[in-house]
Amino acid sequence: MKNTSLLSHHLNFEKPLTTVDLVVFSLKNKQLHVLLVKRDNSLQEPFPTQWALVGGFVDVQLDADLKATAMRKLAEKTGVSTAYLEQLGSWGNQKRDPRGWSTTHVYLSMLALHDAQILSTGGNATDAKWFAINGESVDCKLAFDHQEILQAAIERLRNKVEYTSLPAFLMPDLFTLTELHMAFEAVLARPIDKSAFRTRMLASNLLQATDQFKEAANRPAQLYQLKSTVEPIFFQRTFNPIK
Amino acid sequence: MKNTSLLSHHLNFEKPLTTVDLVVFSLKNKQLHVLLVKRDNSLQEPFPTQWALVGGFVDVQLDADLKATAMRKLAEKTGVSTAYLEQLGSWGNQKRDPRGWSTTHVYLSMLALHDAQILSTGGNATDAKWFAINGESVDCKLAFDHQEILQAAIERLRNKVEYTSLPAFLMPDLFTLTELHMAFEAVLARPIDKSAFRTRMLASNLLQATDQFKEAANRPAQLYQLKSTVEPIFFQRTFNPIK
DNA sequence: TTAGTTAGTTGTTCTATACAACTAAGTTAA
DNA sequence: TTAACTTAGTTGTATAGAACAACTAACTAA
Repeated sequence: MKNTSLLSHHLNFEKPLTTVDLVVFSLKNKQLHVLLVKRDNSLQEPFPTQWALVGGFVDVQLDADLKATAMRKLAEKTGVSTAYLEQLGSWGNQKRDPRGWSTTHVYLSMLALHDAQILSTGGNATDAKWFAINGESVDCKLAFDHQEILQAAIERLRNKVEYTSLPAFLMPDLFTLTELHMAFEAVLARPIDKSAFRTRMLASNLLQATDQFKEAANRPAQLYQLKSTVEPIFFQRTFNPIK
Repeated sequence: MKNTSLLSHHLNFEKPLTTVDLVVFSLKNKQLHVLLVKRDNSLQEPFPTQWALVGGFVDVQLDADLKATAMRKLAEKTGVSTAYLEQLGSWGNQKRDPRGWSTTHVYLSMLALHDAQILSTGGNATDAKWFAINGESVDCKLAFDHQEILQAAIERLRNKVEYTSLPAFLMPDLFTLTELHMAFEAVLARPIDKSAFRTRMLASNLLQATDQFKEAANRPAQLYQLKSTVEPIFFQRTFNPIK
C-alpha cells in the first residue's frame, strides 16, 4: 500500500493485521457443537494442520465492512448466507500471530445444522468439522488464541441464554417445544424446569404455532416456527436463582 | 511498512487503519455525560474542529494490546489510569474514514467525575468536554461514525443497567444509597421504585456499609463503598416489566 | 416547637419461577 | 383388545422479588 499524499503523511505507521473470525455454533445429536477448520499444511502459514475458528483477512477490495467479511467467510465454509450473527468482541495484540501485531473481529453465529453443508474449499483450510463443546471448550488444541476466544464465546452464549431466546436460532424451520427445550439445556449444560420453560416460551412473542404435529411412537407434539428469525427475544428474568 | 520475506508474501494485502475509541461516561449534575474531544483544526486531519470520541491509532511499538491503547488514550485525556472498561464492539468499513478502509475497536468506560481532571494535551485534540446525554445521544454533531457508536454505547449501557450494577462505577469512593439510586435513574432515564432498589442493592454483594454518614439539613444518610471496584454484579431480574 | 426535607421501612398485591405430581395421546406388543 | 410404554402437555402449591403506596425516622432551620 502506497500513500504518500500530504493528507496521509501520518498514516505511515505500521498497521496491525486485520482479520475476522467466527464462532459458529450448531446442534448435533442434541449437543452443542462449534465449527472448526483445519489450517493449511504448509510452513508458509502459522499453525499448520491445527484446528482454528472460521475466519480470514479482511479484503479491502472485496468487503464493504466487517460483517461482509464475516458473511463471506461463513458462506465459504458452510454455504449458509443467512444465519444469526452478533459481534462477540475483538482481540488484538503483539503476540497472537507470529506474523506481527494482529487484530481479529470476532462474530458469534448460530445456525441449524440442517442448513449447513460444510464445504471444503481447499483454500486456507483443507477441512472443516463440527466439534462437540465439552464443558468450557472443545477437546482439541486450537491455533492462535482461538481457545481463549472460543471460551469467551461459550461464556457469552450461556450468559445470554439465561435471559434471551438465542437457542431458537439453532432450530430448523419447524420444531417442537420439547426440541427447543433440549436446545436450551444443551447450551446451558443444565436442566431447565419443563413447566417454567413452556410458560416462558408461550408467553413470549417468539413462537408461532402451526397446525402440524410431529408424529412418533407416542403422543404427537405440536410443531412451532419462529415469528422472527432475525432478533432474539429478551426475558425479564433468568431461569434459576444463583444458589 | 516493508515485509518481503517469503513467509509473509501473502501479507502484502492492503491493511485497514486500526484505531481504538472510548465512550467515557460519567455523572455531572445528576445527569449522564459523555467525554468528547475537539478535533485538530487542520486540513491535514479529517473532520477538523468537530467533536469526537476519545481515541486514536494503535501504536504497534507502544501498545502491547488493544486494551493498552484504550488505557493510554483514557489516561491522556482524563488522567485516570484505572476505570471500569469493557469492550463495546468494533466498527469497520470502507467509508467511515476518508483516509481509507478503517476499523475501530470501541471500549465503554465509566468513572467518577471527581477522578477525572480533563487534560488538554494539545495533541490530536485541542479541547475536551463533558456533554450531557439527551435521549439517545448528545446535542452535537460528531466526527466519523461516532454518533452511531455513541448511540450503540448508550443502548448497551441502558440494557445492561437493567440487570447489572454498572452505575456503581460512576460513584465516588463513598456514596449514599440515594445517590446510587439517582445514578441508576440518570442512566436509565426513568424512575425506579425506591423500595425495590434498596432491597436489590442490599441483598447483593455489591456494597459495604461504612460507619460514616452524610450530614445534611435532614436525616443523615449512611455512606457505602463498593466491595469490588472491578467487576459489576449481575441480578436475576430486570426492574420493570415491559408494559 | 413546628415545618420541612430526605432517609429508610412496611405491607399488600402481583407475577414468574421452582418443584412435583398429574393427565393426555399416541405406538407397540402380548 | 388391551395393557405397557413413552413422550406431550397441564395443574397446583410454594416462593422470591418487584410494583405500588403509605408509612415512620432523623435531622436542620426558623
